[in-house]
Amino acid sequence: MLMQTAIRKGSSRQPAGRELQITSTVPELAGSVEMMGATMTFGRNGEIYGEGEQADYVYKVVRGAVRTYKVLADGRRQIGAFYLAGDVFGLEVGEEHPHSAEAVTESTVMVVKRSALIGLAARDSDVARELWAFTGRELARVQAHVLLLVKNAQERVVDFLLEMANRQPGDAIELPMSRQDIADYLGLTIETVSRTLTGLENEAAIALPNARRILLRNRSALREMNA
Amino acid sequence: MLMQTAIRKGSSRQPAGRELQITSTVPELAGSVEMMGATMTFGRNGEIYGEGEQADYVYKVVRGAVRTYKVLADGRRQIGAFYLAGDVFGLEVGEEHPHSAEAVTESTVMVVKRSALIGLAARDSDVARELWAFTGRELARVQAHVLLLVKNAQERVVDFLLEMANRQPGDAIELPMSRQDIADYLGLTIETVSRTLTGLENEAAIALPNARRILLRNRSALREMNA
DNA sequence: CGGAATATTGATCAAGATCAAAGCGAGTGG
DNA sequence: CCACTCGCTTTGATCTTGATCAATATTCCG
Repeated sequence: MLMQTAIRKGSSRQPAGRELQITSTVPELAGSVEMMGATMTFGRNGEIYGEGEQADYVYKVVRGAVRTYKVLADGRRQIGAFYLAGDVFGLEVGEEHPHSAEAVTESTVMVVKRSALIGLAARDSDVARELWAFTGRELARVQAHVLLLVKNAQERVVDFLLEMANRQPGDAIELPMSRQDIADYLGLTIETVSRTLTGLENEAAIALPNARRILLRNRSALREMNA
Repeated sequence: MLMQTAIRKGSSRQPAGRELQITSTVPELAGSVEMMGATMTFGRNGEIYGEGEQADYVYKVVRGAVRTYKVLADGRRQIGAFYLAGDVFGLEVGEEHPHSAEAVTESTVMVVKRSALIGLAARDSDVARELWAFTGRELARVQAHVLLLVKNAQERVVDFLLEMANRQPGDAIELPMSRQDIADYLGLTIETVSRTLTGLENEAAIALPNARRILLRNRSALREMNA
């Protein structure tokens, strides 16, 4: 049942345009953790970290978009999440990254040492609580992903659109990712994603000015068809 | 590792035979948390907690098996996990339970107040770390569930069998749950689960002495077909 | 025993995958 | 400035997997 991207072809595989520049900033992990971090920029499809690598750093998207994914034994790719500006990713409880992470578009991320956070948490229970809460939100997100994957194609696509819409203001969605990325996130093929979007456009639920831009024309209708 | 004979509640059947009796024990949450807990016994299909309820207690299965699940808008049920003897469940980061929990068979669980754990964690960073680690393991489990749900029927069933086999010694699996439970966990129908098991038996990969007992005849063949 | 719940098996259907062919759009070089 | 190309997306035709509908078998208990 080959569906998702069978082979990660190296096509436009940018040499992971990694560009590091030290910056001093004071962002927050997820609400209350102050940290200093370096900033790095990755080109489109640049690898941020690989599955199984030591999880020594925690990341925050400053600009752009990041996807985490796993490649299954048969070569298919399953995307676990998309992270947009402001989102933290790569913070693991264990010692290594269970997924790989790549920049979807050219992206800037802030980096902080995991050990620094863990050290803080050992002394400050508020920080410890913050780390736990972060993992709890990831857990809730993945649980929602499970529910998505047992729905039919239209429901999955609508779920995805509503999720993306909730993460940016307005009724227009500017998609940083390709149809293949969407398909690999939803467990569908690009053809099914494309046909479903066309169908929604025909039902006047959305408009597709171009492939990367989607306008929600009737959000409540969308909410209903997502069951 | 968890011996404490609960005075049993009589047979008890359906109506969520909830019966509480205080016991003094010293089990551990997941490695290092000492806690005192009361013991409760639930009849088959007895409700332990409902989705959306306050998550004031944390549970540990002493005997039996527990399932957590959500009911989708269209009435379908998605099982999130099965917890067997020794497993902790119901520990949430947030204030309420995102799933419902029921006893699969008559089960005894130990209960401890969540607030007690959180209170401990505020003073003892090892406990805090333990709570975080627990949620991290749940996260890993749900991530594995996502990967399972994008596989084909045979792969899902084999995944399930290997998972269950790894949780009990030997090559015989004693299933506490029905075909419907398995189907709702795997995102399949009971017919597909049944046919797939029959198929595996015909291929001599497993044996089915009866519906609730499965023998793994060829574990490496199973591992291969699960891709 | 008898009856209800659970499981298996069979026949058919449909959603979505696969295979195949255009269409589109942005960047490149003549 | 235009034509060409490359990668991405859409559309079409067909096939396959697992769902659905239906009947039979088995198990569990009262």
